[in-house]
Amino acid sequence: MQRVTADQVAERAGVSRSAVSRTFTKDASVSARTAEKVLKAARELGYRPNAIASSLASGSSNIVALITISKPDFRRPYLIHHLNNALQKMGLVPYTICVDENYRGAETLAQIIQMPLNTAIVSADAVNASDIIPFCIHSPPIMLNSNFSQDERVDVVNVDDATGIQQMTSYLHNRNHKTVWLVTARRSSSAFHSRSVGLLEALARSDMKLIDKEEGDFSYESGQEAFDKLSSRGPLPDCLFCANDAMAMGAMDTARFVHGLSVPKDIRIIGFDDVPQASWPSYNLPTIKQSVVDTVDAIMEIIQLRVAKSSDESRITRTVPTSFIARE
Amino acid sequence: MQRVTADQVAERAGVSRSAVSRTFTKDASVSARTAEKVLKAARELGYRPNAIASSLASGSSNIVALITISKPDFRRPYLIHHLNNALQKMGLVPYTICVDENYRGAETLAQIIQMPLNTAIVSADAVNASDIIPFCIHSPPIMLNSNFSQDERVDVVNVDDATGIQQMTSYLHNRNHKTVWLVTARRSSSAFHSRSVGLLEALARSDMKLIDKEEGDFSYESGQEAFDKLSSRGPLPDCLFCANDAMAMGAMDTARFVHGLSVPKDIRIIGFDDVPQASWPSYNLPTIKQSVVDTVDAIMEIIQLRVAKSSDESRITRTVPTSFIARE
DNA sequence: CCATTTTTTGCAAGCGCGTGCAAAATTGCA
DNA sequence: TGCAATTTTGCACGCGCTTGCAAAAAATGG
Repeated sequence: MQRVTADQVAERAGVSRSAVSRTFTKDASVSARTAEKVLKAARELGYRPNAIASSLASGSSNIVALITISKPDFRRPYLIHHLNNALQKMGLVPYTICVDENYRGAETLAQIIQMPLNTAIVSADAVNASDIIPFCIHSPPIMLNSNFSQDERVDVVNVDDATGIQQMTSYLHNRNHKTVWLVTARRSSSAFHSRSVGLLEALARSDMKLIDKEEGDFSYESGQEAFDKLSSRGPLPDCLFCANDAMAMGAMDTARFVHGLSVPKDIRIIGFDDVPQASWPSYNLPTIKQSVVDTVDAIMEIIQLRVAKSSDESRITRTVPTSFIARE
Repeated sequence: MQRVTADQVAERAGVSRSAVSRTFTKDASVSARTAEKVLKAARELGYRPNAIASSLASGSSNIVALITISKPDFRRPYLIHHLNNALQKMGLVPYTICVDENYRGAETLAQIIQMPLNTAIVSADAVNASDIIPFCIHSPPIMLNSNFSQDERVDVVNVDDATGIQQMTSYLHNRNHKTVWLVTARRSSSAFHSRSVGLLEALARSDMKLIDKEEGDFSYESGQEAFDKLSSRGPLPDCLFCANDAMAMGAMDTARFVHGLSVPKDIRIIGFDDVPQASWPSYNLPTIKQSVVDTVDAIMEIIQLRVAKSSDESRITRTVPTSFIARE
């Protein structure tokens, strides 16, 4: 434990404890001379302000909850990781909370979130804004990919899935592809709407036709199963679109190794996300890229806006782009 | 913010604030009748103890830092994730801290760790025990895979790499493999010793010979590069051992798609970790499995021991096993 | 039924720090 | 040099909770 307190530093520096507190507080009024004395004493004693006490005293909090779903590879890989780093760099304390299928609303979360939060970043469809809002004492929660109608009291970062999907269908159209299979996200997820429904709309605009579809759960295995089921029900289409890369890779492996098909000759399989593996030559998976970096940037921008201006501003929204990567 | 405090609950329940505190503290002395009154009032008011204040008052902390390296796929995938869940289930608050190449010792970490920790779980070779110990107020830090000589004041969870490697070399030996390439971990990492050096010892015990080696950094790309370099320098050996799966997959892809080789016919490539992708048919990668679950179990066991007994007990050590998975 | 033991309760003093306020020190300007 | 304006400083209270201690209540037993 860091047992050295501000009092000890104050004594050693020959100043009051307030002075110590002030030298460690941004834009507080301390003379350069005092600050120097304090800093010196602090260095000699190895003092570091105790964030817990500070938080309690000031009524603020630098803790940011990252609320995500349990299966890390089901959502965007590395999102949490990059967020973690970015928040830390801002002096905020990221605190990752995973909710799983057992998530039963506010109660569960309240059990886990035992501390006042600066804000929260929510990347879990199942979580309602109202479950989180009470804990965020500085800024409203930031909800990711919540294309559903949402509480007005939250900030939102959305992904413009539609553009990437449009690019993809144009590409397929130009290649003279006519028929499509689809492996969707879970019906309850926001990705179901933005990706699967988005695809249907895009198809409607071209002369391509959806032949059949299956619901997946974003896992590699569900991609495998989906391909099996789809191919047991009818002839091969020109292409298969999966709502994320993991399922696309599962489908591709099953197409190749179980059904002996050649990809993309016999069927073109397309994913969504552009995870690192998508570019590996074993898969060389065409996909719709959504940049984790863009998302993190958007989030950090919102946080900085909330820090700068008073938080009475109304909802802040950001949309990050997508683009189709053909991988010829 | 959760503005309802213990005082308000106390007033409503017609008891003292101590009573409220005690009903929310494990094995504190409260009568059932009082507890009930308090619980009722708390429910009605939506009260939840403020962990920050509690922590400050009790001088304890339920925060556990997970200190890991920056590149999430370089270390064991999902370790952090599983730890997160396990700790949360115990009522502890996991706090992930990534240190990267810029890590410059204690100062950096001290900047990040701004709060007293219950304990820390360190999965980053670069971090010294002495950088962490001062922050852990309840239990000593738990160092993972630190096969180096270590500070005696920490607990340790090691992986028994040697056994898996021994199994693998036996297998290769039985297959009549004689010659080996090696892609090591970074020389500075603990895995360099346990895996690469371990392999050398195992080879020495059989009649196999190390032909050539390259140093990698655990990334897929470094596996690709390593294979290129190795194959530019001499004839193909019977097999290639990589210090983790990611590099093995990189090597395999380059072997197949750049050098037109057939794996495992022309060369057998073996990894380490058993990540999910290793079992995907595109790779079907023989590997030495180390179970993340085993590691998490070992860690949680140590934590529980430290909670139960007084922490004056000397170093606790656990070793988790490995095993070779041939994937015929 | 009372004396004794055990359990429960409330009091009050902190935990380490932030911050409003008024006093002290410094500065500016005539 | 003298006085007002400004900055710096220290005091002291409080953030929401835990906990040792002593008093009150309940339980025990003869």
